[in-house]
Amino acid sequence: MVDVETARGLRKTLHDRGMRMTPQRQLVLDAVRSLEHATPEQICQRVQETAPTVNITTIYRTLDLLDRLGLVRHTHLGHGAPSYSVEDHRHVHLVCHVCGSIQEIPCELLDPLVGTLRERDGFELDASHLALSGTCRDCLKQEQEIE
Amino acid sequence: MVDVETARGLRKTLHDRGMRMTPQRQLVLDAVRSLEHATPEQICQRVQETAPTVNITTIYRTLDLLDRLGLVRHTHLGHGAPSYSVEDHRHVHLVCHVCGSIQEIPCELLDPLVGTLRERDGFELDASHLALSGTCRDCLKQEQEIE
DNA sequence: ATACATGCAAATGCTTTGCTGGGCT
DNA sequence: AGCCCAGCAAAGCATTTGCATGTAT
Repeated sequence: MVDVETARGLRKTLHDRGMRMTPQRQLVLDAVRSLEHATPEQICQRVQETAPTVNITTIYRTLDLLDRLGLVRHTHLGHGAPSYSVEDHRHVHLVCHVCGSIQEIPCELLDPLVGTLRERDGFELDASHLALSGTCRDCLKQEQEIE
Repeated sequence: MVDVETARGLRKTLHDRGMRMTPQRQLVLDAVRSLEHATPEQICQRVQETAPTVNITTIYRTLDLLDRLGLVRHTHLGHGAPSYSVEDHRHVHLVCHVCGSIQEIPCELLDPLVGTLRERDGFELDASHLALSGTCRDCLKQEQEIE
């Protein structure tokens, strides 16, 4: 599934900065789009289904590039590798630091905070792939039982 | 600087779970307390000033333990190693995903969100060591200049 | 005696770097 | 020509695991 709009946008953005659109970059972006929350490793596998010779180094370099351009975002959910998604897949994760469980909530809940930070600090919070750490309902219950 | 209160509390908590209080654990907790935002590596160095034979493996295992007990928290600021602090050192980080810069803001700004999540999801958000990702003022300006 | 803790070395996982050659502009 | 880009191999850093030893209950 190739998103023509994004592809054009990317091509232009790259060109404006003296960079080039390449098949590899297209494939990485497509992979991130279709996978949602994929690690670099998983993205590499997907890309290699189409172009088996693409190296994981290229995946890393491209993800880094796309991230800086704002086309994809990465989030550190649990411990291991970060998780990449396209910018318009919007939601917030609640990560429990006790059991590691993850639940998603709508990112509209952060709208007030986004406004506050924009005014206060000139900081444009990216609420689309946030990982919020805390204690989930179940672990809270367990803690109380031990006390 | 040994915090006697925390030390006693830790001893009891550990004992309740069939674990033991050891010099190593005490030293790690003290190091995290005094350093604020230290990587496991830095914590290890501090601990080794007192007890040179303590292995970094023990640092990792102890940090993991203290984290699960809620006595310390770790945050993934930029890319590298996570940063550990004691639970009561409260503030929120704004991490710019473009340039990597980090600024701190008071965590009271998150109080409304904490309340929302508590009611909505039974999730106890730990606002004390949050890393919020977005674009900082300077990088926003640069983006606009390119367009 | 048993279960928990630590040290050490090796393994693992994830990511970056240096270098080379190929392709655009 | 000069710059951008991808592939490959190697290095790098952070963290985990296995195992033997030590220590408290």
